[in-house]
Amino acid sequence: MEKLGVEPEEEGGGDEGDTEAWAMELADVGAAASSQGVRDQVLPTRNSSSRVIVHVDLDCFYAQVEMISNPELKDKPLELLEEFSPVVERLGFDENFVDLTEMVEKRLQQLQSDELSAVTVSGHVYNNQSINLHDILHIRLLIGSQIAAEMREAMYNHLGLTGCAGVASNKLLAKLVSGVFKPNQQTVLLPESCQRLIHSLNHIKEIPGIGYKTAKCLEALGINSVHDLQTFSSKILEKELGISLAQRIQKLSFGEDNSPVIPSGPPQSFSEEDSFKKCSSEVEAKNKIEELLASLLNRVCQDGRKPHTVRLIIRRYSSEKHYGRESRQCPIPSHVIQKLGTGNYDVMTPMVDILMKLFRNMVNVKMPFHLTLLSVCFCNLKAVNTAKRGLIDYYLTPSLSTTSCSGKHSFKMKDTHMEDFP
DNA sequence: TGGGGTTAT
DNA sequence: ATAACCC
Repeated sequence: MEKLGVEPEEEGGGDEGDTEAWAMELADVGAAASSQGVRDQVLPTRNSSSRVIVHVDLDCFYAQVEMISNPELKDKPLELLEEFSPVVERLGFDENFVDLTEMVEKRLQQLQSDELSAVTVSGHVYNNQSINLHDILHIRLLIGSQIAAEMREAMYNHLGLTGCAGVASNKLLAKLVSGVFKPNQQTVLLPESCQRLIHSLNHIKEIPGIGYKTAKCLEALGINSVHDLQTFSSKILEKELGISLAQRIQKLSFGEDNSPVIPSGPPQSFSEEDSFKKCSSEVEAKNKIEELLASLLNRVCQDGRKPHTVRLIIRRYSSEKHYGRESRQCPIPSHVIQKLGTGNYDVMTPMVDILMKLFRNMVNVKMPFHLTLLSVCFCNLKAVNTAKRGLIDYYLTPSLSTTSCSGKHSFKMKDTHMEDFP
């Protein structure tokens, strides 16, 4: 058990990139924690610890079962959460971050001053910490916890999905705290328990953002615990990992995370992959590629946007080296893009041709080879029929055309099909 | 483990 | 194009 030596301060979940702001924040939160007195209602600046972030984590079983058996539901949580705030960031299939800062701000302004003392928490408070209703940071987080509860309620009522939520001042902390009370419960982290939370991690690898490679690297330096990382020489760490990664993860070890919640929007790429024991001939590869391509084309059709780049990814057998994917990509010719999603034209043939060229570019088919994975990815997705194209395109493009916007040359359309509407 | 995704370099 | 990260 870590008895939490004498940390000079239990700072809040600070998270500002620049050190001045960080210093100010320490003073700020410190004052809040020490003075029981009335805290100035007006927060000095929008310093970063006043953010309110929620991490919503759908219960695994539900996410799995419900979504697989009813694929319609797959995108629903994101739709639904976005109704609370447009700032929703997806993390995998069943996790989302939402920045509640502005919503909380609005609700705060609606409250009369006498109602402030009646604000209550929804769900658990991490570490059973007592709430200080004179602390505006507490108040904000409590309001965040209420919104989180509403979100989970809506998620259940509308979609039948249950899940956990964590509310804190940044993404790292929100994510860590969301898992504290496991199925279908929520937890809010108050700033004073921040250190307790991060020190509750047993290994450095449990910090989101520190993956396999980085963890191995850190271990080699003798860094195993959160405390190890906190107290390790910054200089040496920067030499070893590069300044960017070093600074980022050392901040993480203190519970600091200034990364914004980035609205995910629609996916930036679609891919399909297949792994297998062995693929060692070109025809074999071609067949697999055609399979992958077929389902991808369907997906792209559904999406409505058009990919302007295609990529082929392979993994070679190479004696279980941990990772070793290679890829080749190329632009999709504009005449092929135009036919994408129409269903009327054979787009398979030209696409397969392109992919096989990429394939032969990577694999010398005259030599024996042994692949264990093939993947096809459509990326560089561009909306059709939007006004965000350049001036030239704008003037040359008939209303529903699918003129390439990446290409320097936009051809006048011979015939304009209603390709956006199958 | 596999089958998705993302960003940074 | 690759390599890291996330789930």
